Amino acid sequence: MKATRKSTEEKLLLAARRLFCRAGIHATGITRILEEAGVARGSLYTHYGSKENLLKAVFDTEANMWFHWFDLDLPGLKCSARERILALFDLLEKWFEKEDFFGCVFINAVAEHEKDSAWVKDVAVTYRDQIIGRLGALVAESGAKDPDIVTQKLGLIIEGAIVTAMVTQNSQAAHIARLTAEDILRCMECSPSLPEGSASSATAAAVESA
Amino acid sequence: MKATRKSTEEKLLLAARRLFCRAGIHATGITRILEEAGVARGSLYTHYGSKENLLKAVFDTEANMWFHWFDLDLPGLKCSARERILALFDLLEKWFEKEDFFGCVFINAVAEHEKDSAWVKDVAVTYRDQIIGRLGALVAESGAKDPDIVTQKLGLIIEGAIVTAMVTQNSQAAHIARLTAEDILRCMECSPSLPEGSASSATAAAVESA
DNA sequence: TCAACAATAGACCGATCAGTCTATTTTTAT
DNA sequence: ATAAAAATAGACTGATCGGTCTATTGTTGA
Repeated sequence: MKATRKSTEEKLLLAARRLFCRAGIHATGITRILEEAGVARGSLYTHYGSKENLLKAVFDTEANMWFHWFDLDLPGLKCSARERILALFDLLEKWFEKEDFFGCVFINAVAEHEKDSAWVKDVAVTYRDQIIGRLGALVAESGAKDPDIVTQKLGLIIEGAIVTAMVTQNSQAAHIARLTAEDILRCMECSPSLPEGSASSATAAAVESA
Repeated sequence: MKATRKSTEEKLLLAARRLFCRAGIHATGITRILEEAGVARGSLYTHYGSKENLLKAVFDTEANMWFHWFDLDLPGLKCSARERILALFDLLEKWFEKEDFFGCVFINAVAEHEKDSAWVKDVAVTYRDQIIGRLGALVAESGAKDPDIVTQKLGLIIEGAIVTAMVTQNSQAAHIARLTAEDILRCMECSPSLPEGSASSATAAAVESA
């Protein structure tokens, strides 16, 4: 644990990350970031140049959190791939429990920016692909029969847990997600579709006519 | 199918809903809504009084979409509760496939507004509770052993599907969510925790020390 | 000690925002 | 046909925003 004084850059980054998630990016003015960081107005522009670049830097730190989980924390557990997948949800729970957790900055940023041809969405999707890729490697290592589907299922419940935790402000979402992950893993080697067979397409057709 | 001319109120509501989701609420100026709706500036304020009230009206329409699904579309299928639960994901898929789907206005609004003591979050949570309540009734009707947990699992993957579809712009998320729902329902009557038993707490303890 | 640099406070700018207002035209109901 | 109501275009306001600039104060290394 280094006792080095927090640099001006770090102070800005932490305040921005916190405020962007807690109050929204557009709703957060430069002045508020500077107040919370305890930094002068000019320093923001010497270090980052613009609010947009500061947001990019916040994206990087959030991505690094995920990469740290997948590349350092989980491999350090030295247990089976299946157990490491489940341990990911314990990491999520610890994240949700932080007093300054207010959702995922990628998801929140995409939500409040243009969905067509905006750099925000492109960066978010790029990082998402890298995270899902690491998750996929874990799933493949676990010996799943259909690793791609399992990975997509797990990715979906991770995003669901993040949003549920953000909206309900309850870290229990991680536990529910873990239970769901256990269901997915338990069904991993079973038949890929429902035993009832034709029921799936029957309801789909009925909905189509609604 | 009524051929009644769209009222000024409706035109504003539709344009606002579309733009709030596609470009974000803060990023969408009044002027842009008026242009897209083809409505004069003053009319917005005679009908809604403020941008905030317009957002509230958009919330109502989105909630009514969900209520229509649960109270009219799904009961109209006249099939088992289990099949109606799965049919919900087909409705989701149809929603995601719409050319003007850009996420859920509740989730997006919460993402870009203050998370502490803001009316936006309160309204979103209230509507969410009503929707989850209807989902819970469906789960209870299906005879689940632990209906509350199953409901939370299903609610989580619904939110996950919405966010995944928003970020990836791919309606396939609904299909993945349906497959996951099938896993949940299949495990519904099995043992509530992993057969491996102590593995769960073992990884949790290991993560705790990370 | 002193020069080079980093950080500070805060005035300032142009742009944009939500919202108001007026004067005019269109629609509606009788 | 006509009066009342609704919708229109667009100028306008005060506030806020991101970003720039200047003058001053600490800080650091030789």
